[in-house]
Amino acid sequence: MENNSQTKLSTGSISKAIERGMVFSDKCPSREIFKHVTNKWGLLALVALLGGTLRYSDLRRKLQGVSEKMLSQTLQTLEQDGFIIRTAYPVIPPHVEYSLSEMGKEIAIRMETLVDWIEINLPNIMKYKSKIQ
Amino acid sequence: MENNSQTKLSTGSISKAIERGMVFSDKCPSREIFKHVTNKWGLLALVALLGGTLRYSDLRRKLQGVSEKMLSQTLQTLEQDGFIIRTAYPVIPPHVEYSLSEMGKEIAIRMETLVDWIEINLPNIMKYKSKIQ
DNA sequence: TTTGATACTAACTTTTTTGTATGTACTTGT
DNA sequence: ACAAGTACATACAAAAAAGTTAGTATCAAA
Repeated sequence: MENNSQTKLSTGSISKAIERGMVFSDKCPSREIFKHVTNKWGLLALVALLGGTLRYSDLRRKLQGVSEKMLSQTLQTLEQDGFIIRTAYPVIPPHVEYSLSEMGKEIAIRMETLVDWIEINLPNIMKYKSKIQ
Repeated sequence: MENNSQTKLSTGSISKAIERGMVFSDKCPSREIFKHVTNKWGLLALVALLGGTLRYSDLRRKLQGVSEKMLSQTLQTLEQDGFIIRTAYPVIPPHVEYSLSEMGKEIAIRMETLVDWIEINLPNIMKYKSKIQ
């Protein structure tokens, strides 16, 4: 009764050794990581940090509409995943900087690719949607 | 009181004409599209269909754990976005096929890139997470 | 002395997403 | 007669995500 049948898709873009399909199974931890980087604030934080180090308050201003709670939460999960590096300077008032790790950069540029594609194609998508109502 | 200040990130990967930042503003419709393709079942449907046309019942089997409601819903939103093409044959019992449109293929391969990266790097990510607890 | 800036946390509520259970329509097989 | 397979829809419930509000600590400036 296990659900780990892995149909081979053979799209050729992943090494044969992995044979994707883990992602098709429910409890695969990659889904969690995927969620962390694709959710609204996670995505924006990663893309924002592609432009370089920012401190907490910078991110608050940049990610318009983010609450302090959501920003903290987002940064913490991405830090725990190893995508974001947090550097706290022990001064008063507090000074905390956030930047992308190497892994963070790698995933962020892939996210950016997706976002760019959507932004560029948005007019076509919207046009299509309006046509079919 | 409008929130459309667009800080230029100059990551160089999007055409200057667009100057990203729309995605940073809350009501940007690209966020909706993004959600449709990055949510659990949307992602899996797109990647599954990269392997070729599938009918409803095939997708049900492939996307293990998906309910009929969630599958219908997912396929409908992706169809409305213009990523998936639905072809119904007027026979009994019903026969409906789903495939990717050209736009669907373009976005699906980008999604696949992301998923592949995560799957390949998952061991490192997990190792990192276990180290920092 | 009150306010403001910094970077948060904690409790709680609202909203959104996801899932479950059931129903529909039509035909073939038993 | 009745279950099975097909591709859905609809009402409802559960779970998860997101947002709100208030509070913490410390110092400096007004």
